[in-house]
Amino acid sequence: MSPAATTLGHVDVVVAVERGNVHLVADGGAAGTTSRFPLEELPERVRALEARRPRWVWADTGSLYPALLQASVRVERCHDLRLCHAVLRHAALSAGSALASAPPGAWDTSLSGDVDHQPTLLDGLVQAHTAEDVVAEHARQRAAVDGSADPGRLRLLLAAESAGALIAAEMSHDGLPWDREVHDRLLTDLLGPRPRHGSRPARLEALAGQIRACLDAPDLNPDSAPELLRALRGAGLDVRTTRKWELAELDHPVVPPLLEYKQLSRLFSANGWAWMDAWVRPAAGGRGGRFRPDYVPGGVVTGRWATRGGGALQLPRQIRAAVTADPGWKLVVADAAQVEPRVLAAMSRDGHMARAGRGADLYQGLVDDGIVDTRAHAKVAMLGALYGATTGEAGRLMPRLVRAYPRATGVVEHAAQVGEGGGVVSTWLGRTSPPPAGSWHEAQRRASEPDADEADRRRAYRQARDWGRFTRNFVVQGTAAEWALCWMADLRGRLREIAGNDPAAGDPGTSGPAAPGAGAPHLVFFLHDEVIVHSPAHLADAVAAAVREAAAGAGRLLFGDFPVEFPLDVAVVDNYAEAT
DNA sequence: ACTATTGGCGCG
DNA sequence: AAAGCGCGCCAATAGT
Repeated sequence: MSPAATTLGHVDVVVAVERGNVHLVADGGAAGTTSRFPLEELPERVRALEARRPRWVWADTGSLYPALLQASVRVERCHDLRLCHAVLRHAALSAGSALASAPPGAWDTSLSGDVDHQPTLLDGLVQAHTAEDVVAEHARQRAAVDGSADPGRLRLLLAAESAGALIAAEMSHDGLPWDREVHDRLLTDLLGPRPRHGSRPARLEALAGQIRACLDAPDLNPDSAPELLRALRGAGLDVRTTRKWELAELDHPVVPPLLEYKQLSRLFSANGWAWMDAWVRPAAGGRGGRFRPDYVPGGVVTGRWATRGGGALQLPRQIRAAVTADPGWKLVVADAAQVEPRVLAAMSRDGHMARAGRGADLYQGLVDDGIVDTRAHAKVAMLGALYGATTGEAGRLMPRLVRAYPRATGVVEHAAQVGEGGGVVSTWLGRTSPPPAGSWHEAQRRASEPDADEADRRRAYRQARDWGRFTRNFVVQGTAAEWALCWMADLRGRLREIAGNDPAAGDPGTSGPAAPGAGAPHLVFFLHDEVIVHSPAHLADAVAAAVREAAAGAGRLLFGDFPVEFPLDVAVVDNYAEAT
């Protein structure tokens, strides 16, 4: 490896694209140097400088990094100004900053990504930011963090957010290994052969026929909720909706074919052949398919990722067998158990609840501690506490949870109260919830007027409670998202090390694995509390160990030596379906 | 003919 | 069971 003398240490290199030229400003421009060159040279320049391990500061990872990846250039670290601006703009910790009080500007517009075009260097031009803009925004962000109430937390949050942006772009680039033949076989087994364009598969057509016969409705389109509801009621069934759990209650011959129709019709329309054609492409090397969704880091208010196109966060279990490792490769599938209750225990410093989570199963821990009698009750009660359930089983079990874990339940209870009052709450690292809309305040104001009627008061009360449940969940879901980002970022670093130490993985050099397909393990999927790494078979065990170490590392990074554990289910498999 | 909303359901 | 959080996507329907 390179000796310290040849690294830039913690130097920032600012990248700005202006009218077809790239401006590089090292170290914020103060003592640093500026260089300017044509856009086409960017990949080679980055590759050369990356050997010195700088932190790349740029406007938007999603519009710049894909072009670097196309040129087989990867970077270790970055600072994504657009994502970080969004965090700092709303964070309570940086509320006093110039950044937070400035009027909305170009850094506040969320870029609408183009779903299906190959990234080019021209994408960098989409950002209407001059080099001066970029340098100035970087300075504003540094000032906001340095002057904040807790610079350490914000720095960690921004670093995690930025690392996530790199990972998202890399995962889209590398793709999730997808076997079209397996997918087609699954579909054909369940639905019959692929139908001609526009018609129903044989199995769905047969079920539709049965449904029509059972309901004596020869022209019924079972895809139409209003028609179906009318037909059901016409057959003497007292149903309010056509939802499957309501239908499942009925004792009528139409129920089995109807439920099967709904499930298969969903599979056909959401993840059928059309989906495969739209979203599964051949791998770069030519062998095997790749599913390339568009991940949107920070796309959810709580800090979770969203996706755009392909429905990557909703891959049904039915077709997960199509996620298949390449020959000679394995999938390392890791699932973190009960992350939300665990982060709640840690952020509230609730030692009792953390102790209940000492084993692999926190819910069983609640049973063993005598809080509730069954694991099912433990899960219902815990989710009820995180989501704000008031009725039913969860509501009945709540007092026991409150008695056993006053600190943990106190944190979510407090978050709910703040939300009901129209306030904002923050995650462990400082991401702050959005304030309620103007219409929310209007409803509250209306209800407090002397001439407000019962409907006004009920509406205001309901909206207040709704917002309280949102803020209650925000602190937990958002902190869990932070843990997951740190987990992935830590894992990414470990994977780069594993690749660097493996002769068979080629020479990744200091700029990391240029083409992971060539032999380096790489992240291919992320789903809130679950990751998949595609790894050469001989490295899979090392990867599995790295995934566990990364989980523990993320726990320490966020919560120091507070004794909270983040156990994982890890499986080394040939296809995703084998993992669960 | 177009876009926006709704009902429903997949995932965590 | 479907109450209680966060999403994206589809077909059908309502609105223009």
